[in-house]
Amino acid sequence: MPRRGSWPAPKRPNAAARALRSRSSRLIGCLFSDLENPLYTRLFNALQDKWAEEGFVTLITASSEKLDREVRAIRTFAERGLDAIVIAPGNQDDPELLKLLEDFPAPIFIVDRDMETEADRVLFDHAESIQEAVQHLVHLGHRRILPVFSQLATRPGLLRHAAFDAAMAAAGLEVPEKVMPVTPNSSVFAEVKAVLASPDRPTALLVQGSVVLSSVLNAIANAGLRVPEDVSLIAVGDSPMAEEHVPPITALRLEREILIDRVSAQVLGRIRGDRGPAQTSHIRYRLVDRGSCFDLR
Amino acid sequence: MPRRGSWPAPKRPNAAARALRSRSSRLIGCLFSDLENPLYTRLFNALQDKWAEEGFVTLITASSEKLDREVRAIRTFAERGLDAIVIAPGNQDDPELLKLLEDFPAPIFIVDRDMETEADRVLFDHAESIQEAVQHLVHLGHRRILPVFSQLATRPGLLRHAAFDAAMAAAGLEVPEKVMPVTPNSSVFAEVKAVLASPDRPTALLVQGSVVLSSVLNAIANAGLRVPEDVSLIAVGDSPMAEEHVPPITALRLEREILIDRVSAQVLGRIRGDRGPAQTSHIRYRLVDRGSCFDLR
DNA sequence: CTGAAAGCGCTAACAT
DNA sequence: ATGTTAGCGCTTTCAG
Repeated sequence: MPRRGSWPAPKRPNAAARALRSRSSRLIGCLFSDLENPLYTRLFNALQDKWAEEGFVTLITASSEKLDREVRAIRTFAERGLDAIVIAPGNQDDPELLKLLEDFPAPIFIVDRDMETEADRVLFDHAESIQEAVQHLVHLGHRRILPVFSQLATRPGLLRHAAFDAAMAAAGLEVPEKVMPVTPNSSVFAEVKAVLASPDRPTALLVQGSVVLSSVLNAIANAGLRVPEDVSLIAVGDSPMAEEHVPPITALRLEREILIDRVSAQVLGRIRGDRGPAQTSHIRYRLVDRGSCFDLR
Repeated sequence: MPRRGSWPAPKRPNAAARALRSRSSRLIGCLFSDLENPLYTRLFNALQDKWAEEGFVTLITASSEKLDREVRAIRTFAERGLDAIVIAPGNQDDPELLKLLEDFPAPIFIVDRDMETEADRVLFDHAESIQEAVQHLVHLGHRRILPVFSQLATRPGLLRHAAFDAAMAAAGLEVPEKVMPVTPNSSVFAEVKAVLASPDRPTALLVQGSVVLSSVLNAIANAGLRVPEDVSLIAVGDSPMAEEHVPPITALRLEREILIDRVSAQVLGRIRGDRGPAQTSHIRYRLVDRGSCFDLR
């Protein structure tokens, strides 16, 4: 009997039986290094919404960069028969992890990591965007620019440091000898405050991460300096923090909507049976000028 | 053939078949109003870890307080045959949601919401902790204290406002006529800055939420005032922001470890077959004095 | 095209 | 104790 009328379908098919017979759990997993990163949180929320419309439940595990958590998560995903996974792990080179992915029995989608495995992926244009940010500052007359980037050995940090050095060299400028030690336990506040106290202090900072940004803003205020008159600032990765600060902070903002659409569509396609070769695509950052960079000319 | 040796057990039982036969999905769901709240994020991470050891996979859905998302999430949880759910929804009185919970086919654990339904729950002692915070300030000589609390109609906001009014009355002090409009879209920065410009400005603020705290700190600095000399501050709910700020911010910190242990143990107990009546327990906040309250005496 | 039957891979109940 | 069998509720397949 086909159901008529539009009463809320009382039919609740049993998910386990369905999964067993159809060999599809209708589960999609995400493994992200960090749930505090607003980009990942937003990506997860958006994917969960989109995939819910298609009848999928989306899981998430945050590894806090810990290898063992990442390994366990992938194992669990495999054992549970997930239909696909989206990963941005904190360890992009670990052989055990790579082996697990090699053997993974469902499509894998990699978000902004350089990993030696056959899988679809999106890569963010860190090199181009950092270059643009440096050029922006150089054009405004800045010569002492300090990068405050993650030191993690994954794609974003590696590429940003390399791109920064290249852009500075191209502009004939010196890369500051001291690199900010941005790790989970370091006191960015103290480091930045110390740097700002020196006579040849940087006139501009490139700051990655909203938590770090908040420490940096705090350090600047604490040193009695002002944004942008005394210190110019570009946030690497946009956030509510950068947007809502007074004054608002110029930021490199990832084209998040494009990322979301691409990940959700491509993963669904793979689940539905796309068998083509692994796809790699790129997502850009846009420099959103909010006036936090001072014109020194 | 019993497996010998200690090769990593290649036996990967099929989760769907197991779930079908045993009538247990080994899935536990969380429904929280908000993933930006560090308390929920930590709770989720901790629960996921603990329950993973017992073979359960923990799902999370963040509703952003939206009723329709909460309804959909509960429906999904029911359809997927989750073994238990932990909820802290943004809507604690909605009849549709309550009906869904009434009919929910697995144990429910409620985190700090007043909901008319038979379920285990933990409640946080907002009343006592706000009273303690107000008394702390009053003892230091403060008379004009401004609360910056959430306006949401759920337990934490409701109780805090009531407790604040009661504590001020008990101290013979006036409750400020203007209440800070703390909603997702309000500009806490502008509101707080305006209040701080008035001649009879508050000498102390009680601030709930790490995002709001960051706006408030920004507003204070922007107004040319200092913590704690010009404005005293107590963070309602601890966070890395409060802890790591310079100066560090005195905070009401929830006894998180107790919360985590209690939720994880109680839920596991229910899944394992505990049939006793619904349990209600309470979790305290501790006032962590970090020196952000000035002694006016 | 519509309807009946087989069977996915486990675990729980039952028989030895 | 240990081994065997039935069947969880779907979807897919095969027959009519």
